[in-house]
Amino acid sequence: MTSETLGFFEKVYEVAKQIPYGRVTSYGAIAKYLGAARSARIVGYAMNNSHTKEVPAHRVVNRKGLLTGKHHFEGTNLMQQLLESEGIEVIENQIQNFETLFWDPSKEL
DNA sequence: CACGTGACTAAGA
DNA sequence: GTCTTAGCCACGT
Repeated sequence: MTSETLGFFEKVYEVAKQIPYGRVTSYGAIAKYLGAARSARIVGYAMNNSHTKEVPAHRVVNRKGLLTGKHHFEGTNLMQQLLESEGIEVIENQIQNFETLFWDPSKEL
């Protein structure tokens, strides 16, 4: 792929799009897969523009399985609703059974 | 070119 | 166990 012409953001989007249905991952996991484990913040930063792409940003949460970015979605509970519609149990902005639903691109991809 | 920003993470108190 | 601090780095201005 012409990934070298793509910025870091584009790479993040490519990975995020590959997140399986009903699964979730963390910013750090994506960053690690991209070879920039210390750029977890940049991944989150990229998701800030994810609204311009067809990226399932609701499947990307922080390392604790907390929906830290829900405020960036429309409304107040859209992110949680999207996750629940995929069979993911979310309580108080926190994903239940996070370890089980966790999808590590470095291992699965 | 330099500064500020942030949807993170790990470590310390 | 919860809160605070510091390090981190790509991107926009």
